[in-house]
Amino acid sequence: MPRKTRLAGQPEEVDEVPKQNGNRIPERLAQRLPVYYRILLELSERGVERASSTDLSHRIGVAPAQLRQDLGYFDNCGQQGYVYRIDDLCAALAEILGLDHRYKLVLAGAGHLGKALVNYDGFRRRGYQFVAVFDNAADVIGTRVGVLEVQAAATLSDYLRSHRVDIGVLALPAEAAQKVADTFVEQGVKAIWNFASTRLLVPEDVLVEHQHLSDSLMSLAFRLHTSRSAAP
Amino acid sequence: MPRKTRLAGQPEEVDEVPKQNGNRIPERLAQRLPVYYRILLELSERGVERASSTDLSHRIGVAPAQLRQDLGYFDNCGQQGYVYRIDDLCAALAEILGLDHRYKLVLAGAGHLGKALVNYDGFRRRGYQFVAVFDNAADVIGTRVGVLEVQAAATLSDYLRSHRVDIGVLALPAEAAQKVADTFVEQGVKAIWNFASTRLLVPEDVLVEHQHLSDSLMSLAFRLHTSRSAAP
DNA sequence: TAGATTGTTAATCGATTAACAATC
DNA sequence: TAGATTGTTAATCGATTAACAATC
Repeated sequence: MPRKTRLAGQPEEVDEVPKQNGNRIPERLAQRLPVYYRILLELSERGVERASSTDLSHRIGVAPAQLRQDLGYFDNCGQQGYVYRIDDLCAALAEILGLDHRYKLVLAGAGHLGKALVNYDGFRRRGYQFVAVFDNAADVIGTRVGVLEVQAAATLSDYLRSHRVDIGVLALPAEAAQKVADTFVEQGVKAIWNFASTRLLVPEDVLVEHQHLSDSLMSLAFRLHTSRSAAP
Repeated sequence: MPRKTRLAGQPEEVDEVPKQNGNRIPERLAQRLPVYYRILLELSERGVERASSTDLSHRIGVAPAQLRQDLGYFDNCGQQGYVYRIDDLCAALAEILGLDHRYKLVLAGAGHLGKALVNYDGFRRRGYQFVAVFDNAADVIGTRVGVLEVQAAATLSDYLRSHRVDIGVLALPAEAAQKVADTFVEQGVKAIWNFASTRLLVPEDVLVEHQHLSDSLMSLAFRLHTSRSAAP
């Protein structure tokens, strides 16, 4: 293969460049992928068939070079010389994101936020299904959240032993979060979506996605505060 | 002004190094500050008086060098040679984050999520107060969310003209988000907390904090998916 | 083919980490 | 003082952007 520029020195042969998806996906890219998918799906539904990286990048809000670089991590995303085909990209991203899978979620904490999560239709449509809800307040246990009956927190461990669960969702006070997280981890749940305002200590093969609403709001207020002190 | 790096033996006097907070705060630091504050406040309440950067960094989950670097952006955070004093740090961070201010929030979208946000006590305790709620569904207008009565979305603009509002909160379907955001912007609101799954186009002096729950969950599921395909 | 677009390498930019002088 | 710790500069690392060869 003619590959490579290979200036002065390094006479060595680069015998293979497999490119396959063993390449590490940057953290930031993992966050952009859902956005890519959302916008591409929208275009597809509107019947758009093709779009250039420049066009797409405007709609998505990233630089054209970044879009091309990002898609370069995966196979079946575009072909050199041709403009991108929307449906192909959608299919490739659905595959990459694992959207053909059904993920089973268990909610811990049946407060306002927890109820909002279970009742949000968008999740089920994308294959994320809440299969059980737990809480430790006596007056909440036995009530319904959507179609699910709230179960006693003390029985979470038993439940997990007899049901496959993909993602544990923590929507409860910070004080209780670590303990419940431990239960999820002990029973083999490998992903936790955490809305409690606290850091969780988990083994490194367990994934945690933090969604700290208070921190997010404080960060916004901070930026507002500094922009006001600076500008006017 | 004299500024400048001026290499080649720097015989010149550095007559002043104002250090003052004109330095640009990195985006990522703005996100870490609420975490710093939360943990420091907790330590303060537990009566801890002093802690080293190493100790703090373990509790917070950042590198010691990063903590020192971050605090170096601000005044009154520690003194060379001394260990950090928790109360001083708390006070400095409260000042930096603008926590002595009261922020007035208006919610657009009185669905499950919107209700959860208004009903969450933690916000009010930190000085973030919801002062009005709007929705456009006839059967929701006039109902109560906490102590607030839901008002007709059509009257949002009028409301904003006669009340100072710091932050607009969007908890409504993506299709409606841009229009409501435009209303906020037109009436001078400079910060938007956006839970709708859509990008918002706003003037560059308007701050937007996105909180895309679906994207967050998809990103987590994606990482779970890839870690499963890779490892076992 | 000529023009246009992607894929991919190299350059730039920004953020994190390491190192160490200044300080107590 | 000696030991320990911060503040701050320099080095490293990673992510974004630019450039251009490969391709249609």
